[in-house]
Amino acid sequence: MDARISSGRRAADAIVERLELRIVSGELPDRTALPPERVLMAEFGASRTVIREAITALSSRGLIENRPRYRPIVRKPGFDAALGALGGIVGHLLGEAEGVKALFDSRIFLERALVREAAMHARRADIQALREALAANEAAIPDSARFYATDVAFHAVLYEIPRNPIMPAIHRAYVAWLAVHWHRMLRSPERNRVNYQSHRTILEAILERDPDAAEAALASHLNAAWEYVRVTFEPAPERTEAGQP
Amino acid sequence: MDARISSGRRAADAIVERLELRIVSGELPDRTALPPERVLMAEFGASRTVIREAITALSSRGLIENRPRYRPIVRKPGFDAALGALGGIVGHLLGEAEGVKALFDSRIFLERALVREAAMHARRADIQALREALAANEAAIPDSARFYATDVAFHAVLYEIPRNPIMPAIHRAYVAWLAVHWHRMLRSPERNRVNYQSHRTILEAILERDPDAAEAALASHLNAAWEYVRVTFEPAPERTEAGQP
DNA sequence: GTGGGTATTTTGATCATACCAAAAATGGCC
DNA sequence: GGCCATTTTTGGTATGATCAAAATACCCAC
Repeated sequence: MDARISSGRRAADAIVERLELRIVSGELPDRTALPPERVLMAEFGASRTVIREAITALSSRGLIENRPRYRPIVRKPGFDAALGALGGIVGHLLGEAEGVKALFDSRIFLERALVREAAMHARRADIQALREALAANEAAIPDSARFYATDVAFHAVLYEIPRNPIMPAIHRAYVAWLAVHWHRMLRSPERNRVNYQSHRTILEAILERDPDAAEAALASHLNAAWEYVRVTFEPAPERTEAGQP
Repeated sequence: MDARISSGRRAADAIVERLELRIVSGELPDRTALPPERVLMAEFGASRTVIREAITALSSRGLIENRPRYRPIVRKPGFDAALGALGGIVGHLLGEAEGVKALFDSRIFLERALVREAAMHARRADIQALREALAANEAAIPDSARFYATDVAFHAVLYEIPRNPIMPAIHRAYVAWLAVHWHRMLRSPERNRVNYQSHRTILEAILERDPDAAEAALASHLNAAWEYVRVTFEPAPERTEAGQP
């Protein structure tokens, strides 16, 4: 009478699969509540143990939003949800210097390509958005918190230009990863002004349709930024070489 | 005697947190097996229900690898694990044409940047690896399955060149996403030959240290490839406009 | 004693049942 | 019709049992 799976596959996996199907097929539309566990139990002929395991699995895969005491809600995820889930995992890497460095480098690498793209293919609306973002950026120089927001917004425009929904999602993910440590980052109006000037240089290169100059300006900008990010991930003062001489 | 959490937090969450700490702190070193459920049960004063829930949660977050009947193994995740988890989610987007297009476009975008990088900064060893990959690619032209493997390998070299561990992980993720549909993709020795020629053109541009030519060649190559990928994601013939005139 | 095969123990997977508390549904009151 | 008390539903957790596969201990032959 046992319906146990004796192969290398959990019983919950089969249920996950079937529920997945119902979600992507639209049988369980977005934002609707999942049937109660006891119903699913009868429906799939499994114990609540298995049903619950399947639900948590779906939840961790982003197909279901499962607040503690509430009915699980079907969520057809977008790229944001996907990258959000990724963020939780990558977060663990952020404790290790190498991981952060790799992450930040990947950002530099991507944004270098983005500014090239911008220099070559930015449309009138993109240019306009960049101009506005830069203006907001300048206006916020005295206020570091606001500057940070406008800084993020400026870069966000770059991610919009390729018109690929994945790009903004990636940007949001980067921002989310780094935001955790923002409060530990050094910041000051002087520093803000430097960053503003970098943004300005980048935009000028884009306006001149000079991808190489734009790429170089951005690389310089982000490599400088890295110095300020890096320190926040170096908790213990390993070497006091230039400490108090 | 009940240790039930009555707030908006599951009991499992606390355990997840504590186990997380043990993992990142190194108390539970990488690759070691987790203690048996019954031990953890006693240790945390929770029922197996909760322990198991915590374990599956850790597992879905990539901190633990748990094959069906084996002891869960601690895994300080790398970027591969992260992107692997992401893959499961993104997979759902692959059913929708827009999602696939966006994904493929992002790949083109990234690889364009990669070949530029290669043209500018490829080292002797990278060049050698590319040459070898190309040779293997040519040799495999008659055998489509083998050709596919060498095709992937050729592109993989490009992802190695920036020396950023995230890049190869991204590549593997792309490959995994697309591999699911490989059996539906059209393939033939003629097609293989065309692809081989594309690879050859790309490598030549890299050898000449000409990033623009390399980028153009790669874009052309992948845009052509997209045509072959696209059809596999268009199940129903929605419009027969150019069907049988 | 060592390799290989077998018996035993451990342990993960699943089921069944029960209870509690919070959420949701119900119904009656103003 | 809207608001509040009551009942029902439902998710969270606990306990105990069973089974099969994995891990381990054991044994035997060479």
